[in-house]
Amino acid sequence: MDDYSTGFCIRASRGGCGGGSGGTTGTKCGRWNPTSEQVKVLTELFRSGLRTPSTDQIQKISSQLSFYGKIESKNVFYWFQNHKARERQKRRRVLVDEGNDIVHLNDNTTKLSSTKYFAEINQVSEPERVIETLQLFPLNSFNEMDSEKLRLFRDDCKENSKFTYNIGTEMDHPTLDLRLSFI
Amino acid sequence: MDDYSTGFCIRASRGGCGGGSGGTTGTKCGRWNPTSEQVKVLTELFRSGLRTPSTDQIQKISSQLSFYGKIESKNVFYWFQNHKARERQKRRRVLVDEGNDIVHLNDNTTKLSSTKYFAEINQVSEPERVIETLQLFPLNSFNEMDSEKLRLFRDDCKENSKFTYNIGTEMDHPTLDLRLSFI
DNA sequence: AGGGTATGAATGAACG
DNA sequence: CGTTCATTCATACCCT
Repeated sequence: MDDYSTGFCIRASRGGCGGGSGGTTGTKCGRWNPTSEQVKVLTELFRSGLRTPSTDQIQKISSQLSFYGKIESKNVFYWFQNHKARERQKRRRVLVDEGNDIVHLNDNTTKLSSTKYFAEINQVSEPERVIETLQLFPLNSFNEMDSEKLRLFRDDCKENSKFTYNIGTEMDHPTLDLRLSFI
Repeated sequence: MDDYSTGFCIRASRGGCGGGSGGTTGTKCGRWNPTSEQVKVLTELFRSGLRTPSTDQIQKISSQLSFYGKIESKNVFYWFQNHKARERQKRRRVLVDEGNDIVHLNDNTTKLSSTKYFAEINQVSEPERVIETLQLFPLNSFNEMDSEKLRLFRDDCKENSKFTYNIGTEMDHPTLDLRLSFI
């Protein structure tokens, strides 16, 4: 019952803790459902500095992880793609949010009400250390570091003036121009 | 961890129920709970045609809405993602429900079919007119190594499968040397 | 008191 | 690589 020819079927691992909400978690089998061990290993690899594994690396990782459950090379490939992209996205967003904090306590209610955000932002500093234990393979897959850093600096400080926040001037009611002038 | 949250705690979801631990009591800190004003503005924006705000737009919206309460960029991002997805989902369900007139498989171009619903759910037929006041992203190119790799993996997954994997690497037990010796 | 629903959040897969 | 789509998990809220 668990297994179909297509593989990928049913694994109750994920919902387990939360009460499985509908216990029959498996239901649609279509996409890879990584086991916690697989995620753990992948995360560890990522944390060790691996960001864009080469084809060979992907194959080997996939091979190893297949011990824990069904997995294909493309899953590993996608996992790294997504993880990398989302970490960046997260970092970008957090940075901006952090900047926005200062903006909106400009008025007389100087409250500094948003200091709470700063508590967990320490994660944004990516440990860019690249593993050097990876001696068996050409290291050129890590060249992307440079372009990455450059792109991060591409940070536009454009501050278009076509929209004007009048936040600072009058915050008692935010004006909220629903005519979308601010976007 | 790769937890997205910056202002909220909590985790304990899919992969690791082990690490979830306490705090699952969402009551105090958990997920973003938008105020009615925030929802109102977001809905208005959506109704005005905004479906996929750019990063800049997300930031600006978030900044504006922060007047009404705690909010982060990612909340705005998720809100639009979910709202759009669920609108589509709903429409698709309705179509399947009584969409006997057209049996075609391509459902994402539903705009020409099922004109009957326009009257009832005028929202779903909302034109895509978005106030485009900012379009300033130069498109940058990058290597198409990724898609190439992916193609490789697609081939790989249907061809060799399980056999090729454990040839070079002993698979008796995974060894799982997190010191990355195996990659 | 619990079950159903709406919805925030996450992530695998894929596109451009 | 950034962005988008589809699906699922988790939870707040409401209903009976």
